[in-house]
This record gives sequence, structure tokens and C-alpha cells, in this order.
Amino acid sequence: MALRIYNTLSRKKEPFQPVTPGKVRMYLCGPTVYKSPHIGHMVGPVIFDAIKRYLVYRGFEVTWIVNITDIEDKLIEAAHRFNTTVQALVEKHTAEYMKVLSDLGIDTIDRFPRATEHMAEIIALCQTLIDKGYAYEAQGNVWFSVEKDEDYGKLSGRKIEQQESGLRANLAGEGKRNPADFGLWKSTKPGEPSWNSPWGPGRPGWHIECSAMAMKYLGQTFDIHGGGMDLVFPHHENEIAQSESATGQPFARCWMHNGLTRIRTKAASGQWQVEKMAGSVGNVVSAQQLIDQYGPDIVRYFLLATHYRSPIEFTDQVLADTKKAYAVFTRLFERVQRLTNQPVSSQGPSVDELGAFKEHRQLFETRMDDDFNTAGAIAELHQMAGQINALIESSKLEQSPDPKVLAQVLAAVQELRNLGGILGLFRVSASAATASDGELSQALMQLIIQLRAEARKNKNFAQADAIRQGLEKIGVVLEDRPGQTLWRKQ
RNA sequence: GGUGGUGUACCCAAGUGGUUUAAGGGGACGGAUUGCAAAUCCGUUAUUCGCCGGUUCGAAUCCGGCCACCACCUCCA
Repeated sequence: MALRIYNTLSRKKEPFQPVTPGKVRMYLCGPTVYKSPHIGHMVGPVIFDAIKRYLVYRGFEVTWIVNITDIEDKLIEAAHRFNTTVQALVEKHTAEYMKVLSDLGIDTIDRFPRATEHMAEIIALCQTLIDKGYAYEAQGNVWFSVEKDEDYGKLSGRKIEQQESGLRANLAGEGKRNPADFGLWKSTKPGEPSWNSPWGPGRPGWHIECSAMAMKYLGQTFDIHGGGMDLVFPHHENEIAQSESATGQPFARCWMHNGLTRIRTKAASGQWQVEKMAGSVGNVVSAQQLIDQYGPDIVRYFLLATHYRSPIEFTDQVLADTKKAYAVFTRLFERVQRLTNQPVSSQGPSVDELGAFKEHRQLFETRMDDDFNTAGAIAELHQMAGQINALIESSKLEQSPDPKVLAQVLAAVQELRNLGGILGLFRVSASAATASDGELSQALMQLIIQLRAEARKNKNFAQADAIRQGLEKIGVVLEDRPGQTLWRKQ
């Protein structure tokens, strides 16, 4: 089955055909680094990371670019407000962004171009648009003339005349000929960061950097352009207008937009309300905090367990459910890890010989081929985990070693890990996950478990239970396995 | 006013015309296992997919109307 992707431009799923056979070039709109990243900022990077991993798995050579917007009105405002410089803000928040990506295991981005490092390209693009008659200079600003672009609005389905004109009228000024025209280059006031240009000192408009950098690194026409749904209009609409007017060529072939993260909050009236999570609303959940609290894999799983185009409603309850769901895998890996001191059959089966297990890979691919249905793909992983546990259970592998069955289990687990790896899951090794806490905790727990074992041996169950319940109260769960007792933090 | 999105069990969430008389996870309940638990396995938990009509041999899936929620049209991933 061939890969199909939902294209916002056509509003349907289309068979994926890269411009250059075997190669995929994609661009994702990155952050304006004026504040710390929140969890909503991670939806795009996480899904695109999974997309890239899947495309690479499918044999494509993939180039993926994420821009960093390091000059923008909000940065100037924030610098002013906090009595610091734009550059200092940029460095601080870019570092935070990179840390979060790194924690989440997103190491597939090939380049992070910055707007301020591409002034020459941006100015050249503005000049081209003026030369071709799509843009005009006025009072040191350069405006894009939307009425010159005959198919303006094709991405968002908007017609300029039908938009609310009252607000628009107020936006006229600074030499704009049409209220809907948007800025390519803005003249700067004294004291603001500025770059020299043919139109005087200024800085780029919001949209132009993406066009300039995407085309520089990916070519005039490339395969996939992504971002949040809130960027469809005006940002992506304007990117298309600028780029295609300048080159006469199609810009991105496929536009992918992820759903926005929402959060449930209590309104002043006391009613619960659901609204998007955004810096401008002030209801954001810090990405770093969430990662620190739940761990990167669970955050990833949380974001991938919903199809990327659906909105994700963020609640503590769902995170708690996610944590439990994910624990099924870590417990399975730990369980298998404990088996590996048993002898393994030297001629372990290949996955193709695993019978019931071998179909999962195909189903996994079918899901992913259908517009990157990561939620469906994760369901396959759960099926596999259940089957592996069932095999361990029915074969009584933990009670009586069986090299052949063990080899089968290990092969199936490897397959599970490989498939999960395509989604960027299961990065923490089983042994690392087991080795919780320091030596002191380990030693103390061994001592406590030893004492409880004595009590059980003497059929002093009241005391044994008291120990276990006491531990439970402080968040430690005991698990009596044949021959040993395991512990873990809740 | 214009544009787009969403509405599937108690909760989260796949599925967009027949292979699904609706995946997967959480929760709940019953069973196996356990001294009791935990973990794991087995089973049960939507005759039904916001509502009303229509098309079709057949629809959660297509069409029309309506309702609710979210978002965009000003910065936002």
C-alpha cells in the first residue's frame, strides 16, 4: 500500500510523490523564541520526527528544516519589557527549545536556520517581488499586494472581500494600498534592531523568512511544509503568495497542519471552558516541566496517541492514563530483561518465523501509510505486547527455562522495539529503566524485602502485609515473583 | 458576517461505503494466578457512531438540513 498524506491545499488525502524520486524535503515552522516552549510547540516536532523516521525506514533520503524566528515584534517587545536585549532572549529560549527537543529524542532535524542569518536572501526576495510588480515600497516598508496574486487565498479558502473589513480598515496605513496587503519589510524605529536595505533600515516581516530559508535549503519547489493549524492563515497563505509570485513555481506540494493543543480551564464565572493553549492566552504548560514530571517517552506517547490533525485536549487525567498505558511496555521489557540470564537457543527465529507476530509490522505500516496514523500504529504495539506476555505466560517461561521459546520471545520483543523506534519510543533501555535510584535505595529495599521474606516464610502474613502497605503509602510497589520480590516506584 | 476543524462507550481515542454485526489504552466487573496483593493472562463492558432526513443491495463512513464545541479572519506551533 502506498503512502497517502492529507494535503490542506486540496483538502484530501493524496498519494505521496516526492519531487525527486527517493528524496523528501520538508520544512516545519519553528518557534519565535521570545518565551519558553510549551507542550503545544512540541506537537509539530514530535510528529515530524516520527514522519521522518518512518520515511527513512521506507527508504527515502529525508532533509528536514526547522526555522528559528529570532527577529520579530514580540521579541522586541519582550526585550523592552524585561529590560534585556533581543539577542539575549533569543539565545536563552533557543537553548531551552533545543534542550526540550533533545530530551524528547528529536535528533532528526538537519538544520535550524535563523532569520537574522539570512538577511541577504530575504532582501533579495523582497526585491524580486518589487521587480515583478507583486510588491511596492512605501515609507520604508515593503508591502505585498494581494490583488496582484490571482490565486491568493487558495490554502485557507478565504476571499479577501469576505473577511471582516472593519478591523482590516484600521490596519491600513504606513502606505498600504489595500488593507489586506501584508508586510515583507518593515522600517524600524530608532533603537530597534535593524538591517540596511534598499528601502532604508528595517527588519523582515513575519512571513518572508520562511519563504527565503525554505527555498534556499530545499529549493523552489519541495515536498512537505508543516505547522500548526493556526498558521494556515495568514502565515502559510502569505508564504505561498510570496514564494510562488517570486518564482512562478509551486512552493510546497503538500501542506500538513497539526491540531492545536487545548486546555480545560476554569473561567471567572466558575464554568469549565476549553480553549487553545497559547502564549497569548497565558494558559501554557511548560514542555520542560512536563518532560521532567512524566519523562520524555510518555510525553511523546501522549502526543502520538492522537492523530496529528486532531486537537489534543490537555488534562492531568489523560496524562495519568497515558502513563499507565506506557507502563505496559516498560514492564514487559523489564520482564524480558529478567529472563535473559536464562540460556537462549542459539538459532533464534527470525521475525518472519514468528507466526502470529509477523503480521504486526505490516499492519503497523498500513496505519502509518494512511496519513501517519500514529494512534493506530500504537494500537498495534499494544497488540504485540499482549501477545508476548501471553506467550511468556502460557509457556511458563519464568518457571521453567525453554531456550527455544525464549529465543522467540526475544525476537518478538526486538521487533516491538524496532517498530516503536520508528515512532521514537522505547529509547530508554530496559536495564536503564530498571536501575532506578541510587545504591542506598537499592540496598535499603533489599534489606526490607529480606525482612518481609522472613516474615512470609514464618507465615507471619500480618507483618508481611504491614510492610508492603507501608511501602505503598510512600509510593513503592512490591511484586512477588516466583523466587524473588521486585519493587518499583509508583 | 466569512473560513476551517471537531462531535465515536464512564474517560482518552482509531476507523471515512461491505474483510469492523466499531481497533487500542484507561476505568469497572467476573475468572485464572497469588497466603493476600501486585504484575500478567482470559472474558465482559457502544446492536451503536451529536440530531433529523436522503442516496445505496449495504453508511459511523456519501449528500442535505440542524445542534453543540473549538479555532482563524490581529500575534500564536
